[in-house]
Amino acid sequence: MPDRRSADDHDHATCIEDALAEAETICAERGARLTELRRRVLELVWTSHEPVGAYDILSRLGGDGRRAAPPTVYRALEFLLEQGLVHRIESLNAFIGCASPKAPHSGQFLLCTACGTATEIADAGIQAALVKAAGLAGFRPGHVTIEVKGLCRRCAGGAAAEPHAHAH
Amino acid sequence: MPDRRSADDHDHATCIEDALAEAETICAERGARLTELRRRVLELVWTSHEPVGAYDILSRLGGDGRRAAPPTVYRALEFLLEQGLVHRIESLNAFIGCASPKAPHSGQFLLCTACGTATEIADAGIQAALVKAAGLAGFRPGHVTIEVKGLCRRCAGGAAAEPHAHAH
DNA sequence: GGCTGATACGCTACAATATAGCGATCGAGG
DNA sequence: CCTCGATCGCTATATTGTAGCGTATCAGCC
Repeated sequence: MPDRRSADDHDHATCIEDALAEAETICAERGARLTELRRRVLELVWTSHEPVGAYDILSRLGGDGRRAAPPTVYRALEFLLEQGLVHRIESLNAFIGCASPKAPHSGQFLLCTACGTATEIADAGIQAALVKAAGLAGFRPGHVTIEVKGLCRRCAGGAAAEPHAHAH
Repeated sequence: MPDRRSADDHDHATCIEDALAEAETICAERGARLTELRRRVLELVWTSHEPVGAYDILSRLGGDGRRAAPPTVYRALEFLLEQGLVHRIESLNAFIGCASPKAPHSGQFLLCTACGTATEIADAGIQAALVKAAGLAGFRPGHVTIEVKGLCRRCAGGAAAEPHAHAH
């Protein structure tokens, strides 16, 4: 599978198209109704690789003919969350498209405080350490929130790797 | 050191007293001003081992003679966060006393969805896995948010350990 | 003691995020 | 066509968080 959602240099139009197409497939398989509204909200969430606030989505929805109010957006987001098509970033009160929606999961996010980009990772080591630690405490884990604020490779400059232009 | 903040059966009055005494010590060492208001807010945060909302604190502040408004509470909380005396639980928009405030750190929390109790852990394995994963992505980590929702030992029943009454 | 500058606080107003509830509409299946 | 449940539009309101400004308080200094 191409690394279409790496948040590095890429053709973002294709990135969005792929995400929407995958969402269509997944919903069709599950018998879930990806309505026009929900599809439009998902598209708006995928506008960039930065988490998007519900009210940002709301204001952009106003553009087309249909009217919109907060519940409209929140209900669509609730559906997308249930289907695992988007994640909620708790520390930002915002939403972002899921990088691999086929298998539902709790996301792990690297949030750059300089450029705002969110990168989803799925590190088995973190997951294993967390499950082990929870087990030691007799805790039965459900949804896990992991959000790391810091500087991404390009915003951190040459500290961790060669710098290169931000072309997103 | 006694495990005074284990969120298990314990004398919570002592628990609060210890937390306040430690806060006094820490602030004195740092030259930070733990004013009467800030001390009172910290005490209210420590009322239980469940995360407390800012407006809950606000309403309880009204009890004594002084009047209070949202900024009063948020400013006190901001101070306490800076000093590492409390943590913010992002997924609940709430606050909880820090279990080991001497060394500032990002907390790891086990949040029971049944009884509401938050347990702070400090697992080196999780931290290490996270730093390693961030490094692989060229990401320079700053503040880390780790919050696990699930069932604590007693609320999970006999699944992970012998059940016993909730006496907190 | 009295001055002074910085910090902390009280307060009003408002911004940002999220939900309750109700009626209208749509769509699949009989 | 009809019915029933899911979806949506809409108003109102709840919850969480900040801006900004004037006053009070405190530590350090003369």
